[in-house]
Amino acid sequence: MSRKTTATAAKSRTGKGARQPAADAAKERSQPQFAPIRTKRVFEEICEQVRREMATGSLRPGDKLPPERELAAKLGVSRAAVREALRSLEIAGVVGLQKGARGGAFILKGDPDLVTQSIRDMFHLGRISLDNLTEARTLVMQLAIQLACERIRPTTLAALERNVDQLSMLPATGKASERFATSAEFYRLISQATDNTVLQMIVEALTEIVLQQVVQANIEFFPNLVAHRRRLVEYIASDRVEDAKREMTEHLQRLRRHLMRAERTAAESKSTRTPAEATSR
Amino acid sequence: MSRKTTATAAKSRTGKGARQPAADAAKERSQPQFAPIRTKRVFEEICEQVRREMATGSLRPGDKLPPERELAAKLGVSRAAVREALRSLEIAGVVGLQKGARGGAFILKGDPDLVTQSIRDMFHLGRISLDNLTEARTLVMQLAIQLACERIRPTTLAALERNVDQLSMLPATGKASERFATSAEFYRLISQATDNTVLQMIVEALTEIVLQQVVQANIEFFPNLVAHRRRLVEYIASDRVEDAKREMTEHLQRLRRHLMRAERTAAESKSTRTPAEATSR
DNA sequence: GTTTTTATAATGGACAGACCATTGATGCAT
DNA sequence: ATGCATCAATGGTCTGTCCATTATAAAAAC
Repeated sequence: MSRKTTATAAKSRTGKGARQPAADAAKERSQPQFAPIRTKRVFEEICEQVRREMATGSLRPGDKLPPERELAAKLGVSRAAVREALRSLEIAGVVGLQKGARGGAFILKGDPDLVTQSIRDMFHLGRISLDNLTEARTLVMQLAIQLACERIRPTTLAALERNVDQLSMLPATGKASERFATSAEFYRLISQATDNTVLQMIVEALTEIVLQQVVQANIEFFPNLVAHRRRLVEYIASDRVEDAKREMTEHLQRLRRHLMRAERTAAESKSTRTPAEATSR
Repeated sequence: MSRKTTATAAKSRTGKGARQPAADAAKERSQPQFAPIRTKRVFEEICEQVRREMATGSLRPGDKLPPERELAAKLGVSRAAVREALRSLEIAGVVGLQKGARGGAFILKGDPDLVTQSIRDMFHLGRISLDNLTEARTLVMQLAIQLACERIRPTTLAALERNVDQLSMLPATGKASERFATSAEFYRLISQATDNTVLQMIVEALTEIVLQQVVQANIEFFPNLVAHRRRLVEYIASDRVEDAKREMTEHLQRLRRHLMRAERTAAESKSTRTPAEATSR
């Protein structure tokens, strides 16, 4: 806890930086270090406590945290602070909140989408370049293909073939969103074949972000996309690792060039922008 | 906005599921779909608005959002709701909050640590196995080594050599945390040499989590670790890609076996555990 | 005139107390 | 048994208040 714990004495404990009686002053004097200017906020400390119990195994998926009110009382903080902490953990995919009687905060197993989300954010905010993103995707897919060749199972292989069939019948209607979904599924199946959840998540993240760009850039449909995918699946099926890697890499590099060109032209067209200080509409 | 916007009419707008006058009822009748049972919470809608403006480029790093009070008024919601939204965005690394006059919520460039954080959470919560984690690390490092061989610059190479020197003088004192830091730095330098931020983040994430496990498992110090690293750096310096990849892979696989063995013995010792319903201490 | 000090206002951080909506359980009536 | 009404637990939200921190402006000191 490290806080007062007296629960009723929840007054005047916000800043803790100045005007403190004896105990705290002594505690601060015992650390002549200068480093941590950063005053931790209440909700952060709560989050850390939960994460600690998670790492040591005291808290496991399915466990329930005490209700907000109770937790607030136990920690000697306001319910709002507890809520902000729970909000953080929820956003982090660590807990899920359920309303109603018998509701509460339950420990989850984490959320793979978060990896995608955070990488996407960094991409949108300019910390990650399209060039780096597509390159990384090309490289990671080489790994995925390699493992997939070794480990793919008949059912997944069949699903891949079905997926390509589905794609082959799609261009007639020509919906971009459907192509998106089908392609995403294709890569997801390959990543599943690797039998490695970490690789799956990485592939998923990179694929989704790049594909989103493909849709936005309105890239013309590759006429030989179906043929490419068929070859790829065939190579995987017959365990021709090097052929499969080459097929995949060539395709992704071609897509990469397309995207980079699209980005260049897009940058040229809208060279100006509204100045912002956004009040959100 | 999609909400009332009248700002003063912030009453009775919590549930929105029942007891709505005319306009909303008509809007709902126009969508005979059944899907979205999930009633979105206020703060989620606020987050989405911000993210939308981010993706379209209306909000860019450095821009400032309106102060909490103003934002609450504009959106016709309470300040607490706005705070929860900002909290979410802050946790997501999208905004940073600054106190004081001229403070506020500023758009950031995202936080690479989030990738590490989310993967770590999933690992701790059992969604990712140590086996998958170490395998992925082995594979990804192959990519990193490959790119590093091609792209490393003299300064980074020198830093790598210095890092190994530092490591060679460390075992005398024998602090585990220092070994951790030095090793983490070693891998960070290699990943930096790839000149690919995405790969950097992935390597950083996997390395940190695995290294943390190494510390906890109290693995005995590899007596030939320094020799291994020297060889590796030498291979990178002389662009012997295959040798470097082999050197790296062999080391990581050996470490992997050690960790897996440690995990097995740890599981055997503590087969029981406290039943939880954790009240956090 | 310049520097230092002191107020002031803006803004995030935290708290208290309240009300509503949802949900599961419990008991009553059919 | 089945269905319905009631109730209590719990998250979601609102309102209002106060505190701590910070930059800027005003005032005082030099």
